[in-house]
Amino acid sequence: MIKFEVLKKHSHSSARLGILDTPRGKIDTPCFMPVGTQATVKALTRENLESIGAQIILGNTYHLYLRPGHDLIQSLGGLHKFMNWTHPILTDSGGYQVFSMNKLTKVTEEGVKFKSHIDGSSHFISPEKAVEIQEALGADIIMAFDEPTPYPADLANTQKSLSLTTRWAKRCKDALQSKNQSLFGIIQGGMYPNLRKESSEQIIELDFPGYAIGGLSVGEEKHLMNDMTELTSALLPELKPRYLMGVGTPEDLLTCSSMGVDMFDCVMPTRNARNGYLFITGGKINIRNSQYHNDPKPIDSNCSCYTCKNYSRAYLRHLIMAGEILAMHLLTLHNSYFYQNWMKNIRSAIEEDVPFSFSWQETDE
RNA sequence: UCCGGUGUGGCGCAAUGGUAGCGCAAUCGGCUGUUAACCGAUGUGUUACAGGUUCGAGUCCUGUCACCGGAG
Repeated sequence: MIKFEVLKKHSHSSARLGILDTPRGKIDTPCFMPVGTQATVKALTRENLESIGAQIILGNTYHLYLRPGHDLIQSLGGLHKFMNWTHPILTDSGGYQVFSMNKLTKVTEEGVKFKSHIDGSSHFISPEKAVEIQEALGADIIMAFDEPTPYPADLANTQKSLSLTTRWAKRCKDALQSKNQSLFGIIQGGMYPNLRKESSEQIIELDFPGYAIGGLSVGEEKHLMNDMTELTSALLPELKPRYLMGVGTPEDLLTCSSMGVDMFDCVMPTRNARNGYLFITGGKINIRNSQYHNDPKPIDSNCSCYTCKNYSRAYLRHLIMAGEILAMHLLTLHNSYFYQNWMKNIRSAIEEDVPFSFSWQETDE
């Protein structure tokens, strides 16, 4: 099981500095967890992840169940051994895939029927099955099987999805047998403050070792996401970790850390890197743009990642334009480093109890 | 030199005589619990040149030039 300790509270915001202690290591919070859907953080090795300071990564139940299969991974010693990552892992339950691949799925009280995006074969995942798969994978933190509410959604549908998520959370908890895995509950409730409150009360009532805020960053306006996060975060138990699922930009991480969120994950640094979108101090650049074709500077002069210490924008642009596989690696390494460093700066400010003196906006250099 | 073939955006190619398009490249944009090295948008043309036939020619005819193949 995990232990969570709040070391320090920020007097300038609701942020807190914490340590999440898991069977496979400690995690400094607030933290960002790189996404490794298919038992790999795309384009990075274990050594890369360790070198940039990642203390925990994500895996995905849906993807690993379909390929290569949770049974296979279990027979090979579990997900950690399989992918040679000895530090903590959190697996998402597959609930998000029900939401994002809704054309292939059918939701009932019992669970979700879906067709594989790989070969079209039919499958069924229930809350019990999601727990069983995650137990086979062996992650340190596992997630309840939920139904993220789409945006926009009316009050009735949001209520329906919230209630189903609560019933499924209870079933997940009842199904859990493993003693060294911690199951987190997930709050839904869409963009309705009273439903967020209702969901929080129901999920907290079930008593999980950690709580996630789900169903955000699904296309809603930024102020809605912030309002829902702020409201929900404040309702969650003070001494349990709070995980905002799927968020976000560096700005989001700062804003939501200051609302008391402890854990984040997002595909943005990794996916965007592969597509040429690079995070730099205060903004971003698109390395594919022609203006960088002869630019001898590093991606970010303030960055001390391996890529920035060794390669120019001109070279990196050449690599990505030429479709070279090294581009994926070097650019992902930079963005992932940027995110880890960003969280480090957030933690330092809380530690020193000074206001957050840095910011990031999605603007070009 | 003769015979045959081909000349259409940067490149590779389409277009029963009826508004010249497609792929790639290029340029730009998007990406928030990864179906994503992905997706989308946008340029660029005296259709080799000069004539002719036709209501209308990338398309048919004549000539010139260029390139490719075969023969010598």
